[in-house]
Amino acid sequence: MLINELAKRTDISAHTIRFYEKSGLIKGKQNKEIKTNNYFHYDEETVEKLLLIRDAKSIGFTLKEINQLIDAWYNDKFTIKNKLAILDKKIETIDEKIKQLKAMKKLVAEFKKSVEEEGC
Amino acid sequence: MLINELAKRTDISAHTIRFYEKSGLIKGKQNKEIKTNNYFHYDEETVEKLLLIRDAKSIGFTLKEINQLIDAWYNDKFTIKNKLAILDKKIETIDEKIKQLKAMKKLVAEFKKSVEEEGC
DNA sequence: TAAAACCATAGAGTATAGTCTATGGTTGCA
DNA sequence: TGCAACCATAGACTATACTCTATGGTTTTA
Repeated sequence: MLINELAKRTDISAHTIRFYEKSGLIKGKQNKEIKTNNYFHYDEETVEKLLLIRDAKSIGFTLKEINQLIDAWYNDKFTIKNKLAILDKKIETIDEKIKQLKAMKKLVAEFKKSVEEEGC
Repeated sequence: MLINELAKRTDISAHTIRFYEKSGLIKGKQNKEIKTNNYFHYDEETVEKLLLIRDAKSIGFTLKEINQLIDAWYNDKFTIKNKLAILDKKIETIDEKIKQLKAMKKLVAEFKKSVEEEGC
């Protein structure tokens, strides 16, 4: 599929998709047999990747971190051992984030309680 | 206390503290009786605020969002009802983030499982 | 076949969150 | 009193992650 379809499928703008392409997060294929244009073609895997990027971003991962995750998942330049190490580290990071969020929730809840008491 | 002591207490650089001051997140007091200098003086509340900023940032809140939180907590321009509404919204946001993190953790764990199986 | 819709690249612009440098004044201690 | 250590402001610079504009070529469709 071409970039516009990919944009519609993922709800990510063509601009942003090109930015991700340039940043090395995704890779479209340019058909060398077609000499009239240099359009990029994208597959289903790219759709998956973009959805992963969107989700990972929403929980605070940077594009750099997401790139590592994508590499661990899709790239064959890593050994299985390396991949597992990267994934384990990500899981650890996520656990840490959850822990911090829970602490912050508790703090905000305490704030709230004292505001409520202030009102009596 | 002056800015350097505040920086040491919070482990946040004087540069960044000035940036937060300029952004309206914290407010030092300049003693108008002293005419030889215009040094800012900070109190314990500012220490608290800076620690809150650090924690909230680490879980992905923007300075804008943190500013709202600080307002709800320290500022008297809001009614109690307003404060509670802001705090409730923050708690909701935190819950949403926790939910997304758990989903991402599950996804990464599944990734990991399939990488492990790949190795057999 | 001409206009609308699409594609690419290059590069400028924006927002967020700092980080650093330059400059010049102030305080405190030997 | 001189000098190190501190303080303030202004503004330049950086990184991240887009977002938009300009330009020019291609494909589709009425």
